[in-house]
Amino acid sequence: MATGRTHRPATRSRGIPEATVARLPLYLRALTALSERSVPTVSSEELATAAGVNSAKLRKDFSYLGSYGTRGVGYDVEYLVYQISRELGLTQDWPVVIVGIGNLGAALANYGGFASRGFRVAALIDADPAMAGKPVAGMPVQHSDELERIISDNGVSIGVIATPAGAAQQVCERLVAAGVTSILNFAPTVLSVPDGVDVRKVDLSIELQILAFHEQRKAGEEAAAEAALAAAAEREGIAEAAADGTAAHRKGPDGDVPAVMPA
Amino acid sequence: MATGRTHRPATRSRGIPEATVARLPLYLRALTALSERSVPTVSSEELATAAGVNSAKLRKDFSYLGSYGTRGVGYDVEYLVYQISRELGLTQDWPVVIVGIGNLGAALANYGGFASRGFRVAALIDADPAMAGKPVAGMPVQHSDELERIISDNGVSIGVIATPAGAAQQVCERLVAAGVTSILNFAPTVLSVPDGVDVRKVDLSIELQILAFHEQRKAGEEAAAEAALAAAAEREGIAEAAADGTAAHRKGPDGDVPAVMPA
DNA sequence: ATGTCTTTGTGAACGCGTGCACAAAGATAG
DNA sequence: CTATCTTTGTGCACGCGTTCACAAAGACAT
Repeated sequence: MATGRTHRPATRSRGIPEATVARLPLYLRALTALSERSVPTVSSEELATAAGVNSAKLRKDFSYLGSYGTRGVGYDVEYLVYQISRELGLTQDWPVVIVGIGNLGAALANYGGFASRGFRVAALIDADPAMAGKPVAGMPVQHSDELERIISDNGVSIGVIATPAGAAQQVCERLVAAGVTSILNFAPTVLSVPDGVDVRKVDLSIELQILAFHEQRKAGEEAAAEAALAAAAEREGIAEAAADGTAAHRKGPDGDVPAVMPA
Repeated sequence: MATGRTHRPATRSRGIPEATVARLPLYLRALTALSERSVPTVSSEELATAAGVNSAKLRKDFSYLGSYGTRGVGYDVEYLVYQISRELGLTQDWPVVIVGIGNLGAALANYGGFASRGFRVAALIDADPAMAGKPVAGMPVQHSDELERIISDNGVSIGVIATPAGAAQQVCERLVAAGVTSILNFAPTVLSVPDGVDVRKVDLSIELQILAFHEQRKAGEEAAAEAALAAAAEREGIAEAAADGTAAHRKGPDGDVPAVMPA
């Protein structure tokens, strides 16, 4: 999921595996919810279910951060919130710019999840002069001519690209040249960036396509199951049929059409 | 990245690894671009760079689909587009509902990438009665009372949840009960679903937090490098200083502030 | 037909991530 | 203080995914 050829070889950043880093925000969210309910401690089991992972995995993840639990009791919620926040770098303020204020960019600007965790939208930038000055999420949109100045004035190191695909690479280059070293890309393009710049990609249509694949497979399996049933029904009297799963494949009255999908 | 406890144990769907499936849409996009430029064939090398992956990986991925290339020449673009589309199930029409027409839902409804590939937005659904009838992306928003009817009338099997976190689980349950078996979740919650239902999650703030982690680490490394340099400069004359990296930690005029991060 | 050159397809090795299962650690009760 | 019970932290094994490196396959020239 990460990016198009970014992320150093096999990033084990400082002993913390990439897969673990990707789960820390999940734990943090679950912990924050517990904290708001004033729950003092949680067991790995409870927290794991709340975060939607397996408890062994959670414990191993935490073991990379240090030993913050108490055996026989569990983890101190507040303390863990602090440790994870610090590890993720959320105890400091991250100014962020959003480039491309179309439907998606506006949605992002309004998204509460950003501001809630150390992220501050420093500016909204769009190439359309007609957008300039328009307020979006209580903040005036600025023209992309200002991009370099905004980034340097605010010390922005994280940029969000929500432009059309055609503009993304160019915007990316300007961001990087101006000093941005982390990019969250919503445009459906592979960005190429110099070493040292991180890119993460969020692609809506890709996610849907993956779902479609599984959906299709489910439909196919159903059909296969039905076919297997039919074949089984038809087979009575033929005792020496192969007992293993291959029976489902070489099924049917004639031919060897695989039940799953036409080749 | 996938979901909150969905996806069967280690889904090797029909010999096609999950990781490969996740890349197919990438290849498809690159191939479509080539197709539009009427390029007849591509080598694995060219296509790999276009898709932002390594060519060996690409070839192995394609090998799971069958042998669609010609040695010494490469892959036929059109043929490959067709094969991948078919494998992903994009040759058929997938009606989709979007639930929760806030900023994000509207952005999704307007997102061209959906319609372009077999996906058809069958309905926009929102719980707010004031939204009902309002046109978004040229389509009237319908009230959530209609949810079950819409799904069954249109044979919808894929649902997109773009509601606030609090409503997501309930919406999810209604979708599943009505027959939806694949869900794309944009709400920042762990959805729990029965077996046989696929959930994929897209979480904007999580991606940002992962970036923040790497950003912080970069800053830390820079600081460490500077500290090491400073230490080296300061060390001239003191020949017996420890030669290993620990020098960077016990640095500075006084105190022992670790250069990387306060423990 | 033969040889050369290009590019695919894949066997094999390696490394990361996951999950099991258990020993160590601490709480708690008697 | 001892015993018991809970829950963490982790060694270990296994499987998936990635990458290398090369043989097989075909195109193309002669």
